[in-house]
Amino acid sequence: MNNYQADKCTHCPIRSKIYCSCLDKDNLKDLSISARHETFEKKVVILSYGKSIKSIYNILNGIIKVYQLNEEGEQQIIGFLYPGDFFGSHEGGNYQFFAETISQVKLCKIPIDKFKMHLEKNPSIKDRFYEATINELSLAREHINILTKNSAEEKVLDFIKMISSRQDKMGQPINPVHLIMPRNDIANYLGLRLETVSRAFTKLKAKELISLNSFESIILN
Amino acid sequence: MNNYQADKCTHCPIRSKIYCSCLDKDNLKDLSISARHETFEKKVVILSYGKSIKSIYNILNGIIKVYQLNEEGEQQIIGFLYPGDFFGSHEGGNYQFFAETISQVKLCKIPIDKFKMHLEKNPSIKDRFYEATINELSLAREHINILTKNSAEEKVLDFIKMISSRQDKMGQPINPVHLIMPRNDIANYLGLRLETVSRAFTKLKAKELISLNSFESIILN
DNA sequence: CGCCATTTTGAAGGTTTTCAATGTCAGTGG
DNA sequence: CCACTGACATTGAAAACCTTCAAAATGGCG
Repeated sequence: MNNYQADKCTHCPIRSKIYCSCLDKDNLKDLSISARHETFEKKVVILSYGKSIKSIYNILNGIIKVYQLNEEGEQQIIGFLYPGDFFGSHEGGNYQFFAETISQVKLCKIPIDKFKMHLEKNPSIKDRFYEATINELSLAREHINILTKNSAEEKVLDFIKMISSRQDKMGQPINPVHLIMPRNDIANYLGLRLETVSRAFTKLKAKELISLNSFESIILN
Repeated sequence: MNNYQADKCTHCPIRSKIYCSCLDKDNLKDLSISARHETFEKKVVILSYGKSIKSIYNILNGIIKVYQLNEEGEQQIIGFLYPGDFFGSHEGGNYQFFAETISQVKLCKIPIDKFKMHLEKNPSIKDRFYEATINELSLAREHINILTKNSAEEKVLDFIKMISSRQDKMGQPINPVHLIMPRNDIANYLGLRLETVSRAFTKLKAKELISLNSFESIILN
């Protein structure tokens, strides 16, 4: 667990597909020296809209919510990040959203200077970030699809399926689905009230479409 | 109105900011020869999800809706395109959505080969497309913000404001707001029924937040 | 003028929200 | 060790809102 070992990136369990996996041996060693592992408690705001970008991040474990503020200053959650997810960059020098821990979170923090240096040496990294943005766009559209579903039950079920298929993409089992975030955050993401989400869970359980054990929900059918 | 005149791109009234404006005089002349102006009637599907990308398009006039199909095969509108908007490309060789005319539409159609040729000669075009994707992402998030508003009235008002501020960005007056698309399309975009949208318009008019003259709606206050 | 597509309006029914109360669980201190 | 506390989740009941189905009104176009 030594954060400063010179080859921690080589043995990294998550190894960002859009960045670190683009680097060769030497650059990876170089990154190992400047990348820092940091641990945050739950409910900590890691980065804020408008602040200048100083670092980019990979999630080692724990979960994070990403949100923006609407005109009324209310929080609108636009996504949840899980281990293996990358965040922090989007051109322009300033963060475009807020990121806040939901659970305790361990991050790999990469200084922006080092990142830019690698970008210059290896322009293909830029292409990977372009692809990552396109992927974010398709996630946003999936979100839009869920938001236009007409019943709360459908929205909640789709939400569980979305998290499940994400676990799948990350090479983890489809079941049980680890939701972790509080009902209120799910409600916010789905454009509903927390009571409605709670009732939807109860109905889905009654219909045996899901079964619940505390903070894991298993999709049946 | 000669579509084949060799300098039509030089005098183009919209001149795509993300593409054509990146080209120098010679390349613009070159583009003039291969770019074609085409007119489509209303309710014509111009491009479909999954089909291979053969051209990219700029809208000269008229409006277009962009949609995807959800799991049930229903149409979900994810945006409306106005004159000056660009569409058609997003890496991967295949279109990622459907585009259908709402009104009669005049397009500038650029063959993908010509586009790729310019891309090779002028790599900065790629950066502009990256920026355009980031812009699309922020539009999608604006859409999400509207969808999570809790009343139909708010959604409709926000929708009108969105179109208005887009007119502003395109250098046109904020009022009157040109909606053009049918209630049903607005309803689809907002996750509502067309009757609900119609009632919301009536209420907003009663509250004097807007005033209506057929297909133009003027925002007051 | 009359047709067709679209929009508006009405009324009933269903869903979500709101407000309030109760239930659950983990952590803390007596 | 157990009661207490605070955070979160569930449930209930009434009110508000949206949807559904149906009918009437509007507007463009032949």
